[in-house]
Amino acid sequence: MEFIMKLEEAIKSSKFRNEVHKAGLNILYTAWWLKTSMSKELKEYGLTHEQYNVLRILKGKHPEHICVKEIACRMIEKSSNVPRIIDRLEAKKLVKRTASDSDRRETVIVLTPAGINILQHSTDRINKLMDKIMVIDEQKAAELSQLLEDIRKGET
Amino acid sequence: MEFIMKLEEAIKSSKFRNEVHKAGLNILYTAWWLKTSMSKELKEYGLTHEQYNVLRILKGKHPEHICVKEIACRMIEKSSNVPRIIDRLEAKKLVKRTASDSDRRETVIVLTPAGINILQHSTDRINKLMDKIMVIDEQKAAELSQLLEDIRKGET
DNA sequence: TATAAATGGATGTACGTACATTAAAGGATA
DNA sequence: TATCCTTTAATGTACGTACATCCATTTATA
Repeated sequence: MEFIMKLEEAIKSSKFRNEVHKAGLNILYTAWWLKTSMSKELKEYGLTHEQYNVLRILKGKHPEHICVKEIACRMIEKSSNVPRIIDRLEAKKLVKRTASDSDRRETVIVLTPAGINILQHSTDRINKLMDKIMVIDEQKAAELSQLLEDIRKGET
Repeated sequence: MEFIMKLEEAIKSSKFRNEVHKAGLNILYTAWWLKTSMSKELKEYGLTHEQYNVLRILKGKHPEHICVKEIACRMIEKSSNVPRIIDRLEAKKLVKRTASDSDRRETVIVLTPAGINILQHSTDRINKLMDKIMVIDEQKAAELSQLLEDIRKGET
């Protein structure tokens, strides 16, 4: 599939209520584009974008064990069903589930060596991909982050 | 749920490879925030974000009939399974499916009066919501759109 | 015209989201 | 200690995504 640059071409529409409305659609479209590009790369490793996200979170604390709740609150998509994602990672033996000693309600997760290995390789690829497809200089990227943080300031 | 403003707080992480990487995560998080906010509003009308998107596309051509393919290429998320979304809209009698006369492979869709009605009311609400939560001036919104279109210029 | 190739849509499967419910364990209080 | 309330995961359901496959029809080509 080929990705079209201008929003108007991408969604075949050029009527927007105002620039804010257009920016909203642009955010949604760009997120889809980014997620799709990354997912295609991850497919070679048999990982989904969400599974990769969980592995990265585990890596951040490794070799500490970390509970499901803590993973959930670090996810980009807050309504992710983390136990389900872990089911699949566990089936592939990339993580290990254990009941917590300190609080037996908690399930505690840790990366396996296979998990560390696949994460290393896939992260290399994802980093290369991002460098290739997200062409913007550091200065502009920082401006972009600032504008996105501005736009989220409305009450919800 | 409460939405946290800064990305670092939202995903409890402050280590990014560079500003471009951070901007990428910011795009993904902002898109999730926006989609979630809109979905909550649409829930009152029994609509999902995607069903709403299809209704809007139909409205753009109303009272013309429009085929599934043409809806698909106007969707923000290009891999949307449009026939399935239409199944649900049809079950709620918000759209009508007919075999096309000119090309009998095509299925042609049109809004029902009920569909027009629900779309009118829900669009009012969505517009008010966007005005409330996306707080940024027109100038900055245009800059944001420009940066997003810049960032998508990488080959894919 | 007969046959092959391409197109449009429906359908199946694995996975994820959004949200409600359940079950087990912990904490608080009478 | 017995009872209630909260917390943490797991699980169920409806819906959507990503992708493959199937079927009917149209178009291209021999």
